[in-house]
Amino acid sequence: MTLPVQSSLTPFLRTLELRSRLTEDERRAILALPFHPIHVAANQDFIRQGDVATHSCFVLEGFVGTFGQNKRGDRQITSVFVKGDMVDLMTVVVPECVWSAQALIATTILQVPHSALRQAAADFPGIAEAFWRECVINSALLNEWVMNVGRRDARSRLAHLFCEIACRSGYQPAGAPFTFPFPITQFQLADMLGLTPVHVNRTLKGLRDDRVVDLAHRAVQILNWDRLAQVGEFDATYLQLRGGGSACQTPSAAEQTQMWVLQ
Amino acid sequence: MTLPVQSSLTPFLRTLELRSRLTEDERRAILALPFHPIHVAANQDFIRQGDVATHSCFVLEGFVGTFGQNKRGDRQITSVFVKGDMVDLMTVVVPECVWSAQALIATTILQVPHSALRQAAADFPGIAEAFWRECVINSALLNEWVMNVGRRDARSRLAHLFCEIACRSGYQPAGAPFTFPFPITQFQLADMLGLTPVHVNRTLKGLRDDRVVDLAHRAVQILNWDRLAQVGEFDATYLQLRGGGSACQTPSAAEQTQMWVLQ
DNA sequence: CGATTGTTTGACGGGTCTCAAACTAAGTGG
DNA sequence: CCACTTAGTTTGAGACCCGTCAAACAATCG
Repeated sequence: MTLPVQSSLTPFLRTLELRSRLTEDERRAILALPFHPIHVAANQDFIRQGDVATHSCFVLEGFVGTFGQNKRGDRQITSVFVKGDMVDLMTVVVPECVWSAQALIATTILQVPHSALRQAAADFPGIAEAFWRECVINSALLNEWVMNVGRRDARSRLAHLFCEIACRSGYQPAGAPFTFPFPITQFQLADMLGLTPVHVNRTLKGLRDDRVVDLAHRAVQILNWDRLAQVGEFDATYLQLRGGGSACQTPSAAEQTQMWVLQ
Repeated sequence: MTLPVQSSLTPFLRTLELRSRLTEDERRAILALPFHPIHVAANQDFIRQGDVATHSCFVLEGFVGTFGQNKRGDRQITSVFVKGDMVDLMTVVVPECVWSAQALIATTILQVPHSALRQAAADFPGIAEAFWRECVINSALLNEWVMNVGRRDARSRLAHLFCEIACRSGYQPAGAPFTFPFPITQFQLADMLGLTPVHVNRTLKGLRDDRVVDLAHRAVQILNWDRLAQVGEFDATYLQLRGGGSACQTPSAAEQTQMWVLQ
């Protein structure tokens, strides 16, 4: 009785295990979840505000953003999701969508039926808890997003976003400069940060001129991680990325506490 | 075997039942939770960033805000909690606090031990699900808060906040003007909205002069709900306040869908 | 009644927005 | 592989929303 070696949901399992401990049975149950893959073109909405979800969307490849709009049509992206993230696990318990989701680049989504997710959560308390925990970590990200948009200027906002994306994408900031793919336009960045594209461009120029970070050719080039983190006031604790995935931080204090709630 | 008629946790049960259906046994288990009451003075922090929580904090009376600070010391309040809310139910599954919490006015908190909350969730799937759902709804509020701070001007932000607080406090906007207690200073409002106290004051004056809303003597006076909701682009759907508590919206589509996940 | 906290108003400066246009990179079809 | 088209980036000039600093005023509390 070994785990299936290959499954498209392996990255989902890996994400869950960044923050939750699962038994062998639970791992198997995750990998055995049914799914339906779909391809979503860049700039295409695949969840619309008001939809009642019947499945959750896992990002196998690509970038996804959830957003709302004001009456002028200005868009605010409230969360971004990278490879390995489940966009809307929360719809399992609150199926009515109060935001829209869009593929920021060409993206592959695996739709996992709520019925199967519910069954897995019902059968395995550890899975229910892991799902709950993922939702809570999502809200920690939102919390930081509010901080970013509410109380930091354009330069800090950009720096903070780059730091967060680097860590969440699994890149390990070391002393040396490094590069990671980030095929996001300045328009999309503006929508994430509550700024205008023009101002994003100028601020980006400032960071480039100061040799902190550069965005070009669909990639972010971290020139000086320490200064970037300083400018963005970045502390990775809130990402809760203990475990093997990324080592942006020291092991969290929570690690020593009871992790198993539902049993 | 009837429910205890009186318990300090009755309002907690009422909040849960706004969005989740509980069995008789589950209701009893909620009311039987142990707790320890504390009084927190205005402007006093009772959770500090970095704390590892061992209990969750229920607001029996008062106002609470969670916040972060940037290096200049500017504070951003990311969520507010009113009578009947659990401030940090999420710490049951992620005990490390990534924000601080402060009483915005003199407040009575009931501390409920994580061990008891865990036991209740483990014993009753319906409770586990209700807790999970509360966390998800919290993140929906955060989502809207990002929208507010990111893509609305000062006037809209204020209007939106007043609408949200009115609905969450259980006031039922009708055609006629109405008043509800809101003992929050303009400094605190500024920290919620990502503005300065001076600008909050001027914006408040604008709304007062236009006979939309007034804030004075620790109370909000809604002069024209329709215009307020229009200015704030307010749609109460995201509050998920179906059920008896408040009727800011029509019954949600989610109401017809399966509500029981973990059984 | 005095002390403290919170509100209101003014003058000025700055960060960000708006509008507009030139420039560059990426994608397409012949 | 080259024109062509489209999408995205860069830069400039001016305006506006909001921030900053400062001081007077009002409300609350002991």
